[in-house]
Amino acid sequence: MEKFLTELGNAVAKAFKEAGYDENLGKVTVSNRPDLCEYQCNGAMAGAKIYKKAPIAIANDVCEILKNSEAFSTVEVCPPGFINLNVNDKFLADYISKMAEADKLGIENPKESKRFIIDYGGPNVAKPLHVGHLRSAVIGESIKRIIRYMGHEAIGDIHLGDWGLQMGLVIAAFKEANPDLVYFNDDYTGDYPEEAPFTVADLEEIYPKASARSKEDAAFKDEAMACTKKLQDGVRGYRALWKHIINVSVTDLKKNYDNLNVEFDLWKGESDVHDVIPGMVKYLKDGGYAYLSDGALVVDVKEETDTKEIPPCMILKSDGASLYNTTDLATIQERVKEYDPDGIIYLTDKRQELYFEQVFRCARKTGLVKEGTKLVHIGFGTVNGTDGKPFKTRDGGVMRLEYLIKDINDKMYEKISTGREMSEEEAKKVAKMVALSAIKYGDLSNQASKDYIFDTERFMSFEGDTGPYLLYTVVRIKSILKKFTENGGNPEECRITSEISNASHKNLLMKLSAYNEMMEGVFEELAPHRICSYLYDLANIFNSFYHETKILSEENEELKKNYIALLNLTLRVSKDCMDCLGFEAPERM
RNA sequence: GUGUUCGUAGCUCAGCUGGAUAGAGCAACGGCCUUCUAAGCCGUGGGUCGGGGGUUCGAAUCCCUUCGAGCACGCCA
Repeated sequence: MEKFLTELGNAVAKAFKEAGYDENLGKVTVSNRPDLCEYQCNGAMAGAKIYKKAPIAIANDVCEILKNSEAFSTVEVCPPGFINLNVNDKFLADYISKMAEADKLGIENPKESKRFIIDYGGPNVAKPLHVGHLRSAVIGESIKRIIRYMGHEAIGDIHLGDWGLQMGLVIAAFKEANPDLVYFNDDYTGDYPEEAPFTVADLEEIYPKASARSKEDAAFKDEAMACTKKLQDGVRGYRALWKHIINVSVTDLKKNYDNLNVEFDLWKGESDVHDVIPGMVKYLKDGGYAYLSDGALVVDVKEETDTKEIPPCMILKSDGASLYNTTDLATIQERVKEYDPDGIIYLTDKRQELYFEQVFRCARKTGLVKEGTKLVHIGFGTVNGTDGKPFKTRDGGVMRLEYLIKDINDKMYEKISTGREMSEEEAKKVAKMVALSAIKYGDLSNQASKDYIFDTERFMSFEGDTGPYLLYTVVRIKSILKKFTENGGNPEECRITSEISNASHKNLLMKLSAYNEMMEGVFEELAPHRICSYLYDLANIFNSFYHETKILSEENEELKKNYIALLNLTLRVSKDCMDCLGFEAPERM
């Protein structure tokens, strides 16, 4: 379905053309002066220079023709040359009516569906998730959903950190405490136990201790490195133990991501490309791309247009060991081979921007990806506490994501269960849904690239620009529709008519008419925060309408059905927005 | 040092790729519930868009400069 602004623009463009001007000047935008008009066109001012004519004269020429257009109820010229437009009620209502009937609320499927891999999450096994993992998960999940909603294919890959020294540290520490286990017996040839010899809780204790110790105890660090080497060389017992670590960890991670309504299609990790690294390195060498510099193998990625010095992309360390870059490049190669994606989107901390620029350039230059393949890095800012500094626990430690979520769930439960008639079970379920909206909306409503302040109290508030407020609005709509159904009506049979009863009614229609345009912009820019602001506007406009309009007690049956259809459409739009953000509204709250 | 992001109301943030009088929310103040969820709605006050220059009919937005903050800059991830 054509975008509403484009339809209006077409009418204006036609008038420009008929008046003898360039039709491209006829672009229409939503008015920034709602007190003067609903839509505006500024093309006359842009045209003044081209035609060496006063903008107001051009505007007047266009205006004369435009007055006959069925799209607008009034057309006015304002100095120095604004063309102020009010849309015709029927024209608007007809558009909304078509939108309600259209597939996917008027959003067209792309001519050709593209395939994207979204690399987000990025947790390390054996290490609990902390607040820093929140953004990657929440934003990545939203982007995945947006891409799918727009009719493309999105494959979410968690990209586990399951390979480096961290694994060696855990194994070394575990070995020291349990030296007699079969895993460490090199002569053992039988099967290894299926049950892991430790729990998540054990792992969570082992890792930080081992990590801290390695910084002081050189011998221990050497041992950890030896363990890493043995693991990477494929020593059976070490591999078996490592698999236990992965399994135990992944089970726990799944639970945590489930709580956030975040779901990955692939649970691949750095380890998955270990075996293909030598081949890739050889490819880079044979192609003449990689050379030795200070003992390390690097690929130059400088470009002439650079305003800054871009260091070469390092492929192997001077001791021949692989590093982050190596696994990422190998992962790109594998992804291309297995999925042939049109694009790969990475979500990490924005501090890795330069790093990804290097990797992307390297991948393009060396032909690891095809020419047109999009490689995008979405760098996000830091989650800060209310003091403006990186989020910490009271005692200054790293805040575990699990505790943070639990804390918000509990507080929300308390809020919901007081003064409301609801079973404990329902209250818990509702609290969880509302809490999730608070967390996700709090995060997503900020631009991804910016740091933001995680203010639990503010995010959980039912007032203002928050997730709970949006949920509340949707619940209101649901409640009315439910009553309508209970009284024998069927919302699905109600249709939008061309009657518009007041200004807030029209405002609501205008906001709804901008839906497909908004979503397309969100997809182009991969900017979920724009959905947030649209949704918030929509909720405000709806609430205004709601207060001005009696719906169920409306005596004119036809008008009432018109209202119900409008509510139903507002609900559908809100639901789809929320779904793209990754949360949903309960039936009541 | 080089590069990069940013600086908008007391606080937290928008500002759609240059338009008319810079917008929300919180906080403050004043109204609106026998009526579909008042967890709501309506209204008031609050700003030299860090400073200075420039381009333009027109700048928070583009360019330069300056001050201030964050971040990154070859063997970490």
